[in-house]
Amino acid sequence: MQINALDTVFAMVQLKPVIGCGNCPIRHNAVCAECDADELAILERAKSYVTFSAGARLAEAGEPLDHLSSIITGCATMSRTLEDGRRQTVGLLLPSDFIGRPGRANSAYDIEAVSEVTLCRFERRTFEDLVRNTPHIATRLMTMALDELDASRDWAVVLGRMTAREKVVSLLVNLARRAARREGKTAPEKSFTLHLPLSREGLADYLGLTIETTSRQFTALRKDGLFEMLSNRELRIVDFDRLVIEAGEDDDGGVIV
Amino acid sequence: MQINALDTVFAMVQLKPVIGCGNCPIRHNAVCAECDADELAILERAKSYVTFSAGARLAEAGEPLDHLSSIITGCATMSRTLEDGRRQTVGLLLPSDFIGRPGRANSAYDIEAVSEVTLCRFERRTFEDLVRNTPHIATRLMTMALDELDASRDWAVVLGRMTAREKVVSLLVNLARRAARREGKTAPEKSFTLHLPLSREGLADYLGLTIETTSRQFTALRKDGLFEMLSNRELRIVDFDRLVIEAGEDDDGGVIV
DNA sequence: CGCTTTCTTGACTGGATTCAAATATGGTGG
DNA sequence: CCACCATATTTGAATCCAGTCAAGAAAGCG
Repeated sequence: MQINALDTVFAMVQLKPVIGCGNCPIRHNAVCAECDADELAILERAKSYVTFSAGARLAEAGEPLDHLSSIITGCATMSRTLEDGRRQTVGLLLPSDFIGRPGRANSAYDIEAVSEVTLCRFERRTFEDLVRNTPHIATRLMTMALDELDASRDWAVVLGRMTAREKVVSLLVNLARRAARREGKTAPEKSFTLHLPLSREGLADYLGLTIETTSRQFTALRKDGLFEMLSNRELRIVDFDRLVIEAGEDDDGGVIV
Repeated sequence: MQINALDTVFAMVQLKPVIGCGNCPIRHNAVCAECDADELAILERAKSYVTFSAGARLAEAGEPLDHLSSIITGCATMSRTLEDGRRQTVGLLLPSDFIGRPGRANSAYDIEAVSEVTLCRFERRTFEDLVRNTPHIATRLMTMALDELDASRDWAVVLGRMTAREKVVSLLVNLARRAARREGKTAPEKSFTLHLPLSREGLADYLGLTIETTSRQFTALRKDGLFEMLSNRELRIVDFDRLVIEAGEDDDGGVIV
């Protein structure tokens, strides 16, 4: 599977920009969030939409990446695979997340669509000009980069010091918080349904665990009453507070202070 | 030790700005790297110097951090400690590295001086104004944040997927590359002396390992002829290329593409 | 409905941790 | 300058958590 992914079809469907930035679902969270009407008009002219099917490679580590994009819908992973096949996912990309780095021509990681993904994208040069000439894009990009940096460091604590059980719970807590935020809530409810965007293998690659260990932890957590499994990808969290406690992080609730 | 660190004296020695920005050792690498003479003049008026002795806490996770700083000399760690004492270091701060985040009043991590540290610092408000009004600072800060983000994600691969041996070697390779860059070289020589800024405990906290495992790996690597130990903190690397191979990362040489 | 893929479970192994003790190091005062 | 002490580091032995290998169960898809 890991090997065969190389043969993945680079399925791609070009789309005309059918929605205006004003109606864009990620309007208030993406790199354009701080833009005013005039700035949006400029983006409107420069942007294009593209859709990749699940499994497609959006970028490959070390290879040129000549568009910078925001995810509008769908989910992708950012990962690196070592020569012997060990893979570590370093980011889960969801709507409003940004792909690529201004000022760098090559991708540092593999980026793969794990579901159908639609991007709002700009040619590298065009976007770099936008960053230079549009202060609201530059500041927003900076904020997003710093947020990602904090998230990445927080995840390092999970990878470096947590047990398999704590790792799984930490990921569930993170996914729940991101889902809640996408729905405009401050925090998840006490009880709710959580959709897992990744397979067990995808989760394992994110957690620095094997599939088997990840699966065993799911079973254990279910037996311990932390959630019910409606399906392999759908959990019913019983008591979110208990989950947070199990995560073991001396966490402030994920709220940015 | 971990507990007693709480009693650490917040030793601090105020210094007048004795060096001009033009002569500053981190002039071309720090957040001010892109500034022109006029901009430096503004920084010159706003900056102040402060020195902390080894062991001092420069910041505490969750607590206010009301200065933003650049490290001029010395070394500090950025870490988080879980309630039960497990600690993970998420960053090693060396000369020209930046401490703090514009737009956030509280530190996300503990920051501790591991040697005597001298900072060039600005009051939060002052610096935030500088970022807003000085494009060269904003762009440099962005570049630094993105570099740190890549470094943090690269480290996640090490924490999540590497063996104890590979972790130790990866850290040595990183330290060697940073040292070489500080000396203006592109890459380390084949053979050279490497100073370890951290104790075995400090290294272990960075690697997500115990002191014992870290120590055992040092012994094994020494026996395997990868380096000689001139002292506990001083290694003589025999063949850097071999070290890079042992690190196992499909690494491009750490050069930013 | 049958096939493939994904997920779960079991048994065993092994690398890193834990607990414990010995040794080395570095700083300090005599 | 050296002896001494506290601290840091190394080493040893036993344990345990997660990995590996293998097989069975469930889910998804044509």
